[in-house]
Amino acid sequence: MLTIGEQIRKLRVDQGLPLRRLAAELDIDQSILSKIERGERKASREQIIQIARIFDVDEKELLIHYLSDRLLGDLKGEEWATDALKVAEKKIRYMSHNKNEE
Amino acid sequence: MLTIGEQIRKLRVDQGLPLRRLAAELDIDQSILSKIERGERKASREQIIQIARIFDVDEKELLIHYLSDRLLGDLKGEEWATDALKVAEKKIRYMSHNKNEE
DNA sequence: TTATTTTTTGACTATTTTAGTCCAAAATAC
DNA sequence: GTATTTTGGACTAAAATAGTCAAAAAATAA
Repeated sequence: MLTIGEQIRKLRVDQGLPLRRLAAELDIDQSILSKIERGERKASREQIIQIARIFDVDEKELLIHYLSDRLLGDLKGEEWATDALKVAEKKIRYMSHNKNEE
Repeated sequence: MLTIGEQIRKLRVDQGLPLRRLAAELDIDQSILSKIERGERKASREQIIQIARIFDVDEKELLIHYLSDRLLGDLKGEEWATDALKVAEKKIRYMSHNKNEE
């Protein structure tokens, strides 16, 4: 089970692409990309989309991986993280059910 | 189904307590509390805990309500919000399973 | 081994977000 | 219609975020 950063690194290394080159494509400094891959910084939503394009992987899958990692980051250290996730799901279900009502 | 802000307002109004008084207890300006109750600002974790104490409601329940609302806020507008929540749950299960391994 | 390339680290800066104050206007209650 | 309560908005301070740059460290190739 890889983090989104590890996943990005894997995609990059599997292509034998140096940080410097991918960073250039993303128009950021290589040091930032290094930090993103090691989870020391967060990628932006847009960067994830660019990465999906560059490596021709499914954008939806990568975004879900990215978003779920961010959720976990927000819940880090929270005793009731699992409960909060379950309640969030319940709320989202409830909301989509009542989509068109006030 | 109330938002955390609406829930706070309900607790307060049910006691006939004015914004000004609760705000004073929380040591913030009344206008901020007004905004928190209407979802225009976010409460801090600490404020939620204080509110649970002040109204003698279950801290765990209120925190879960608070955290889940924040998760939903982070996912607002995301097409794959539900998927991201599910994947986050899966990851958290996986992580707690492998708690003691590297 | 030495030279080269790649990656990591850290000091620094700029921008954005967040949390707040303060006070006046609007709404509500009496 | 006056009191009180609530809301809105202009403003400020502090914290989080995202980045540059350059040099050290690590890995790779000759």
